[in-house]
Amino acid sequence: MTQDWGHPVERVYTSGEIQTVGDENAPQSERLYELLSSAIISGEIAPGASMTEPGLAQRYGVSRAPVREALRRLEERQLIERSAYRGMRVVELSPGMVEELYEIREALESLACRRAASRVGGAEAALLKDALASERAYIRYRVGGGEANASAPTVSSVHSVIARIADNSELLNLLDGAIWRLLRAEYWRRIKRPDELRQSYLEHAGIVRALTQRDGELAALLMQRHIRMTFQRRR
Amino acid sequence: MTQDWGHPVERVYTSGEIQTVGDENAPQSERLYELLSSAIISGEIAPGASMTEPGLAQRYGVSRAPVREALRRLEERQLIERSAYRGMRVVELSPGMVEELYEIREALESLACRRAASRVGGAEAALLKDALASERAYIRYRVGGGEANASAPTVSSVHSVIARIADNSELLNLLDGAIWRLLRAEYWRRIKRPDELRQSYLEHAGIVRALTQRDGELAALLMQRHIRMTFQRRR
DNA sequence: AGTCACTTGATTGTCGACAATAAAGTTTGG
DNA sequence: CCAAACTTTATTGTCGACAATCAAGTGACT
Repeated sequence: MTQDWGHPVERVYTSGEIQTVGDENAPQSERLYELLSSAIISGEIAPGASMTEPGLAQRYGVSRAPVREALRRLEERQLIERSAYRGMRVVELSPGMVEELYEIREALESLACRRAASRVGGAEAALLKDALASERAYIRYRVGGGEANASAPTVSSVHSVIARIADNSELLNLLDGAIWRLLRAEYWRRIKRPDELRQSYLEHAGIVRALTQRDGELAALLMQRHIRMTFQRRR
Repeated sequence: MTQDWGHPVERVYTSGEIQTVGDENAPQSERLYELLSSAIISGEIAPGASMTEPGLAQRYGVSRAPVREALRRLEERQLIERSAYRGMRVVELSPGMVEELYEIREALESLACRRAASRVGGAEAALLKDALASERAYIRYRVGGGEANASAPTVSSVHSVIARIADNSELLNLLDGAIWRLLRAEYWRRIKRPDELRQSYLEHAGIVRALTQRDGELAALLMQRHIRMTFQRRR
C-alpha cells in the first residue's frame, strides 16, 4: 500500500483499497482509462495533443466502444476536452489554473491536517514516520546520483498518508482529482531538483511533528505554508 | 444567468456560459446525462435505486451505447456506483459523508470568499445585492403561502454569485461537483422550512456586507460559520 | 434436510456497421 | 482573381448483435 509521489503511473491520493496493478480480467475500457490517464499525466501524451477515437482504437487494438467510454471518463475528469466533431485534445493547464489548483490544495490539505491531527494514534504516527523515512531514502538515492526512473525507490507521500489519516473519503476524492491534474505539470519539474526535494522534506517533517503532537492548527498552518512555498519555488 | 438554489434541475454553481436548456441537436448521451443527473439529484430516482442499462435504454427509447456513456460520466461524478455484472445503483450518502461534504464546503467556500473579497467592485456588489434581493423575494413568497414548486420565483444563490466572483474556475468545478451531490440530500429538507431560509438569509446578508467592504477574512469566517450552522440546523 | 455442482437467466463488455455532422478541399460563376 | 456553393472526407453519434460473466435458481447426491 505504499503509494508513491514519484511515479507518474500511480495516483497520489488513492483510497485504501488494494489496487491490483495488472488486473488481467479488467474491462478494456478500464485498462484504457488507466493507460491514457497515466500517459497524459506523465506527459507521454503532450498537453494540447489531439487524438481521435479511431486512432486510439487502432493503436490499442480494440474497438471504439471501450475507447469512447474511457474518453468520457477522462473528459469528466477534465483531463481532455472535446471540440465537437473535430477531435479532442489533452487539456493544457494555464499558469493561472495551476495557481488556482495550488490554492485549492492549500485549503483542502489544511483541512486534512486539522482532521488528521485528532486521529493520530500510535499506528498513524508510525505511518507518518515511515513516509518521512522513505522520502529521506529517496533523496539520498537521488543525491547519490540515482536517476529518476522506474527503478527508483518508492516514495510514499506524506501528503497521501495525511489524507488517508484524515479519514474523509470525499476529501480524498477531491484531492485525488485536483492533484492528479497538477501532477502532470509538476512531476517532471520536481523530479529534477534534489534541493527542492530536500527543502520539501524539511517542511514535511515539521508537519509530521505537529501532527504527532496532535496540534491540528499548527499542522494546518504549516501545510498551507508548505504548499504555498512549493508553488513559489517553481521558479 | 440567474441560477437557482431552489430548483433541483439546475446546477448550483455553474460557470458563466449560457446553458441552452432545450438543446435540440445535442447528442442523446448528453441529454441522458442531464436527465439522469437531475432525476437523481431531485430524488426522482431514489438513493439506492438500482437500474440497468437495458431498462434505461428502453425507458428513454435509445440504444445502450448513449446510456452507457451517460452512466460512465455519472459514475465518474460518483452519483452512481456499479457492482460488477449486477446492476448499478444511485449512491446513498451516509450521514458521515454528508458531514464530510459540509466540511469540504467550509474550506472551499471560505476560500471563495477570500478570493472574492479582493475582486469586489461596483458590478460585483450589485450582483451580490441582487442575489440577496431575490432571496428575500423568495422567502416572502414562501411565507405568503407559496408552494415550493417550479413556478416559484427564481432564487439566484448568494453562494453561486460568490463562487463566480472568486473567479477560480477550478474551484467552481469542485464546488459544483461536491455541492451537486449534497443538493440531493438537502434540497427537499430546506425547501420545507421558511424559518431556516430566513436565518440563512441573515447570514448571507452578513457575508455580503463583509464582501462589499472587501473584508475577505471576515467574509471567510462568516461563511465558514454559516455553513457549519446550516449543517447543525439539519435537526 | 443440507450441500455441492450445474443450469438458467439476465446483465455487462465488446464489436462492426451505418447515419449524421462539420471541417477541409474543389469547383464554378462573377 | 475572388467568393460562394458544392463535394469530399474524416470524425463522431448511434444501433443491433454476439460473447463473456456472474447471480440466482435447480436438481442430484450424501
